[in-house]
Amino acid sequence: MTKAADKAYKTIGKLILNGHFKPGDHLSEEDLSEASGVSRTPVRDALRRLENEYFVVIRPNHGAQVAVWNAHDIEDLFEMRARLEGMAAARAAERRDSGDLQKLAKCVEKIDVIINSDERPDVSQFLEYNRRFHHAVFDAARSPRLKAINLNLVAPAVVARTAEFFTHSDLIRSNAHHRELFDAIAAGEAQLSETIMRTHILAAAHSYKKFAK
Amino acid sequence: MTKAADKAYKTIGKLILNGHFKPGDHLSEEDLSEASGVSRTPVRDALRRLENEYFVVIRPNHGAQVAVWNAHDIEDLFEMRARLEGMAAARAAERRDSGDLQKLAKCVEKIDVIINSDERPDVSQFLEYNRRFHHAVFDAARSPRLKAINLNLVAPAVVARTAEFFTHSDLIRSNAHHRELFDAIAAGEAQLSETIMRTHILAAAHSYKKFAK
DNA sequence: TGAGAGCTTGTTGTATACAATTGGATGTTT
DNA sequence: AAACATCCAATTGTATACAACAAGCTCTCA
Repeated sequence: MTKAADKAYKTIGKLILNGHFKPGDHLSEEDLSEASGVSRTPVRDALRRLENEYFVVIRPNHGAQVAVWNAHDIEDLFEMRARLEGMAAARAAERRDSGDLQKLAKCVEKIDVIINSDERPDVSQFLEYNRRFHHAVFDAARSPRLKAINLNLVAPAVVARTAEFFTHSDLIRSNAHHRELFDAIAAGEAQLSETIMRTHILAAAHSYKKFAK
Repeated sequence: MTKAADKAYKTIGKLILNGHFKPGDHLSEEDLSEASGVSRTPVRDALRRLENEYFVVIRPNHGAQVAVWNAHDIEDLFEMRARLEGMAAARAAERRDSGDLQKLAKCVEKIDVIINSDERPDVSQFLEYNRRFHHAVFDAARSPRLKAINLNLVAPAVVARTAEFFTHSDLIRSNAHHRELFDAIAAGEAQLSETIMRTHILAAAHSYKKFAK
């Protein structure tokens, strides 16, 4: 995706994450065009992309609106992630090379530093390296399809915010999972890797459900 | 999706399924525009949609080309389907109502008739009711996200053609799975439903791999 | 007064013109 | 002859103008 379309994509994404647009809100192409400083054409492109990431819903001749998530949807989303990322972890254990392992190890260490350096860890920094860790698992799995489909599951607003609900002990546990996962993938243990990843995702779901009322 | 964009989508899809465009072929927007009788704008729309269904790959400033699938990709695709449709079957067992069961039963019976009526069953008819059966399972699962993502996994050319490789005994076995699945879903047996669906998908993968060299 | 047809307005969908980018062709230089 | 820079043609990306459509309002008629 190129300059203008990407600009529109980022602008709209921020406006949704910000809370400027709330679930169910109608997204006028012209408003978004003005807000992002590009014409309607790339805005439409961006909306199609956001639709695939389940940020927005598009109805023909009715335009786009911010996706509404109910408890059912959220539970299914985490379960889908658990299954697909579990599969990715298993594949990663079978296909990873030393470069993959290096990247994974680096993320784990970095997150450790972020968590321990301060009483109130920087959540956005945690999120960034958490994201890199999970991407690295997908890269190690060597499956473009799997990666593409899963990024679409991770992008949505509901997941992007998950870690905001994490307590300090949640963060520690999360990275403990990462470390376990690294060991299992390094050892080539596909089944174990899958199970740990599944635990990791469902634990996140649990934290989310507990605090997001 | 509306008139023109839909027209472009169908035209391009046919040209790919036909074999007129082969994997790796470049898809010129202007050519497609001429072929489908609409302007480039809805063609671009259609290409974005086809990208999400893994029919084509789009590189910024380089346009679209028909997706190339290697053995790895295909294996991963079937495994992803096995996992997600397995999940759908489990959910369906928990959430289905009598209307869902009616639809499922009707598909099973219809396929039986199609298979047994002739020595050489009409594959396209089989495909149609097979499609309806799987859709009915997703409907019964009551998860729009799950349904949307899986339709994208089923649409690609590689899967759309799977049943063409089925022998007569494959068809019989396939519908035997459908019947087992119906019984399990009707009985509310989530685990069993999931396992049967998994078997069903992986058996199809096996037939595909055996004949698609 | 209420139901419904038809207009009116605002929004999305499509076509077309123009800008930007790419990759190859060409020509120059060492 | 090989390497490199520059230009050119073709293709995609973006902007804008116009067409089609949907929802709400008004006005008419029963």
